[in-house]
Amino acid sequence: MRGNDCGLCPLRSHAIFRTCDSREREFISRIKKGEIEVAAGTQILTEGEQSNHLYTVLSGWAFRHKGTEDGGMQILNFALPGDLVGLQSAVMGKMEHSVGALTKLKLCVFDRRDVWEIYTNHPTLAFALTWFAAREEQILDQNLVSLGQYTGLQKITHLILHLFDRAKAVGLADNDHLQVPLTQQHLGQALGLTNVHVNRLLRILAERGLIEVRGNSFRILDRAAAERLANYEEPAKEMTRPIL
Amino acid sequence: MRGNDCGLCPLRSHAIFRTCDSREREFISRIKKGEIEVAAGTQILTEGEQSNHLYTVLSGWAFRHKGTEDGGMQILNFALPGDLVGLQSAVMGKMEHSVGALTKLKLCVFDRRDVWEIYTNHPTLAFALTWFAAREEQILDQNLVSLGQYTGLQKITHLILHLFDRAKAVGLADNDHLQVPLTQQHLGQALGLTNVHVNRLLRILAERGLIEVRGNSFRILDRAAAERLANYEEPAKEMTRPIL
DNA sequence: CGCCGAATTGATCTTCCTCAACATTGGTGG
DNA sequence: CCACCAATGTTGAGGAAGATCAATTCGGCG
Repeated sequence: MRGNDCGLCPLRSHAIFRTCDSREREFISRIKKGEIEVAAGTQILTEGEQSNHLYTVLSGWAFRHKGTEDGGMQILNFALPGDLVGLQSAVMGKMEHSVGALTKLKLCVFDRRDVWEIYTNHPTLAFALTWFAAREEQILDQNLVSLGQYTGLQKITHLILHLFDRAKAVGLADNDHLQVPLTQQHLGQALGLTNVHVNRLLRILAERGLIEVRGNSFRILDRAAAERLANYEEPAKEMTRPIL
Repeated sequence: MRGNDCGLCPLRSHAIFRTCDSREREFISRIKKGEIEVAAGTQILTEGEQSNHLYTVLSGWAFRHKGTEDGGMQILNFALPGDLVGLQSAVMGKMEHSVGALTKLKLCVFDRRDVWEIYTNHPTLAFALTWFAAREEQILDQNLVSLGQYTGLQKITHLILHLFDRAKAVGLADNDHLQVPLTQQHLGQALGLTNVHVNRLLRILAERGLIEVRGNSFRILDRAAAERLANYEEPAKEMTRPIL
């Protein structure tokens, strides 16, 4: 486990993340409980439980999900480096969803009981917490449009472009290629489609020369056509975003 | 337009809303820009625009939605008395969704530029803003599960129970009956179903003696069976919730 | 080599959509 | 008060997207 000096945090070197002054960095370092590393497949947070921790993803991919009675599950969203998970339970008391590790994960650990001090002493960070929640809401809104209004082909294309852009923003994708730790089953669980159908749709996307998925990698073959198909627009480059 | 003394706000007399101390109430009264009333059908906030206002719904029903290329729209969520709309744009800068009035609406108006002062001087209220965002996220999560995993019958049942419970929490529903300003088309747009299909599903629900929808009113005929069908659980009674 | 999870393919079935007609309702102006 | 109109709701027939069930096949990996 490394030291707690957030000034050394490799994430903060990314231009996309907002720099914060020494007072804030010192405060974060103080309330940071350490770093942990968990294996792929680990359940970090569990629906129904009350977690005392929240985490910033330092490296790796995680996913938020909810189970259904019949053993199925819906993937709600993904978490990439820089994203914060567990805020909902810190604010509302109980987890209404689970968070799992898609890959080996490095996490920065915070304690729920320190959240209040953020609000009393660090308005900029408090605002950042609201920002995180609002951003999650935006993504969920878009997902809802996708699940409610799009065809299967559009849903898959939309999800892939979305993940691609988020990954690229934190330096995980090059121009048209991305390593993603997702199975076709995962795509299906995120989109409300069966793995069988996902497989057939991916074939169509490849045949049409839009996107190629092989094993654990996406390749965007014709970005413009894909965007048109999925009614997707590349998000404006964020100025900077907060990080905890 | 009434005066700005939030101590007189009829909403705050509901037991469900958290009381706040005089300092906070005075502050809210100060940043409150007044009350407005808009007719049913009015678009309060519009996708793509940058709004300078956020609103607390004092009375009436509103809905958040996003349009699609082909003229369709997805309803993302509804807003009832006590709910806050426009927070996303206050935090992120631009509206990524629209908000419309389902009924005549009374709104309490706030200015986006006063939000920062909430964070610097009123940690309790700042926390409340994060709470609002986190609660919206919870609802969206549940909606995603519904759209992704449930059958049409389950989706409709789930939505009706959800709306019923939210309305009841603010005193708008009696034991099994609720006046709702929704057309079958609205239900379809919230669930990603056509109005034709919604109509048929509602018929089935009535035939099975679960829920009866006539004109603008829902009647829950067999709550237990409906909950079982939709995999829905009545939310624990909230202690109190914030209000702005 | 052999095993296991994931991917792939085919055949069939269900849910929901589309298109189209018609009925009902509530509101508005004569 | 009635006649008309537009919006909403209702019903039918046929089609398409996606689910289900069931085999294979592929790709690492011990």
